[in-house]
Amino acid sequence: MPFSGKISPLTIQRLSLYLRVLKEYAAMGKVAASSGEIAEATVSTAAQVRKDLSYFGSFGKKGQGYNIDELIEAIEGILGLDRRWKVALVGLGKIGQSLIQFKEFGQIGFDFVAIFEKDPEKIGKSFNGIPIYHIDEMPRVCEEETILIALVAVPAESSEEVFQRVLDAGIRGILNLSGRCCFKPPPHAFIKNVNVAAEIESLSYYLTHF
Amino acid sequence: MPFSGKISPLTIQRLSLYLRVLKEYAAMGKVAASSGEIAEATVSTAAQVRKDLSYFGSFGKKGQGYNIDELIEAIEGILGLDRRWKVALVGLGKIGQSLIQFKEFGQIGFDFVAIFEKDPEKIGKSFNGIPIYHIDEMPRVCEEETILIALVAVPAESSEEVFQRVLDAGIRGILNLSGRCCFKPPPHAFIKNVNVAAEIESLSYYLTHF
DNA sequence: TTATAATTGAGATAAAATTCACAAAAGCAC
DNA sequence: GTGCTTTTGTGAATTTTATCTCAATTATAA
Ligand SMILES: NC(=O)c1ccc[n+]([C@@H]2O[C@H](COP(=O)([O-])OP(=O)(O)OC[C@H]3O[C@@H](n4cnc5c(N)ncnc54)[C@H](O)[C@@H]3O)[C@@H](O)[C@H]2O)c1
Ligand SMILES: NC(=O)c1ccc[n+]([C@@H]2O[C@H](COP(=O)([O-])OP(=O)(O)OC[C@H]3O[C@@H](n4cnc5c(N)ncnc54)[C@H](O)[C@@H]3O)[C@@H](O)[C@H]2O)c1
Repeated sequence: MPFSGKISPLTIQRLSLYLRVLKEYAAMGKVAASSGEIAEATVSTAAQVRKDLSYFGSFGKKGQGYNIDELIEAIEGILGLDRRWKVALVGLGKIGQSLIQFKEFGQIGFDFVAIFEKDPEKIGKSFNGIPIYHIDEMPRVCEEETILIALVAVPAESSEEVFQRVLDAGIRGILNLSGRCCFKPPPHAFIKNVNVAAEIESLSYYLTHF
Repeated sequence: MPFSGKISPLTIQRLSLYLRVLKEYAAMGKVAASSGEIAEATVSTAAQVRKDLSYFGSFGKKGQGYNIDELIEAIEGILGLDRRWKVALVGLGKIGQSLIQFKEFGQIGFDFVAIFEKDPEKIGKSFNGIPIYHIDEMPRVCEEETILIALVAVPAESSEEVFQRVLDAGIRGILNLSGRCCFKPPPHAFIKNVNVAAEIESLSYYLTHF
């Protein structure tokens, strides 16, 4: 990958959005798009789109904009989406079940290959064709399957312990849906928190004051 | 509310986190906490915590930190959580069902009072005691019930149309789980996007490059 | 071939967010 | 009461992020 230096996480998030609209454009048969169009579609600005892309290279043609297929390929390369990733789910509760059935993960290159639980009722069975293991088996299974990413959807009370076990199993990327957003990963690992409760509290703030 | 001027959305998000740890502290019987403790627990810094709070007033005592009960009350006031909010769900699919059953919304002051669907199989019944209406009834029901916040969990294809209908029904705060993050609300309305697909793509980036 | 229009890429500038640094409390011990 | 320790609140400095501007490039049409 021909780039160096620290890139803002905000840039990375926006690249995901750009990629989404570019794929829609491609599906519509569109061949080129300008930074202005991409910005319009992602509630951003043309300058922001160009700046974000410029950290990684020059992908456009002056006067013409960006070739959509080329830019999709470039962004997929940047984001590491030019491959498939094996993913584990930890905690097959209500939210875990809906995540497993969520089609888009597969479409963007992420495959669930293992579910980890502590409930003896669930262990040994499978859900949507994916085997359910005891959480104690995580180190073995993750190594055998080379799983590097886990979605954690256990109750907040268990999450601290589960994060530690997940890291001990060799997982380096955690998508945390447990509601507990206060875990600091070691330097070689990464965590992304998704917290609908906090989001709805923000809405409350804006409705109260504006 | 004794404050004015524009507050960063990042500050608002962090206030939610501070509130969470403060409530935990309160449940543990703790009486006071310093900015350093709160920072430690929320993966922030002491200066950041103090700065965030200082936009809204002085809630601490020099040398002593913050009284936990007082600070909880202050933050709840700031975020508009010193009341209950009625909330609608639009789209009772897999993710919608798990959101309805998600206990924490009730604990922090948000009550689901209506579900809107377009599937005739579901309409007229109820889920978890909450009535399911046809989406055409949204304007009437939202007015009668004074619902101002909606969680949108319909498929991405329908989301554009649904956003418009939700706004037309008088909703002013949208928590969008549809995966389509490109909707620009009118000035009097607010949207918060939650997108697990984009989050997992960020993880891919970090695992690829670090 | 030459003007015309569109749009990129990037340096300069501006704005926003975070961190620093320290005087001003506030409690505590003696 | 005096001195010591802790920790806030905040202006200033710094760092980060976003926006602005415009020369350079490309296609197109006259
Ligand atoms: N349901 C939602 O819509 C929703 C939304 C946002 C966040 N969340 C959060 O997601 C988490 C799970 O929510 P849910 O509604 O799916 O709860 P749930 O109780 O339905 O499911 C939790 C699952 O985790 C398993 N589990 C518990 N401890 C475990 C451990 N140590 N190791 C492995 N598995 C373990 C349980 O056996 C259970 O199957 C909660 O923290 C909740 O705050 C849920
Ligand atoms: N399942 C997940 O874990 C998950 C995670 C993240 C995001 N999402 C997103 O959430 C959305 C819903 O996902 P899901 O898995 O629940 O899908 P789903 O198909 O199970 O449910 C969608 C529901 O929305 C209803 N619906 C469709 N159009 C409607 C309309 N115009 N008005 C009212 N209701 C309508 C359908 O009848 C259905 O009940 C998708 O866009 C998906 O990308 C899902």
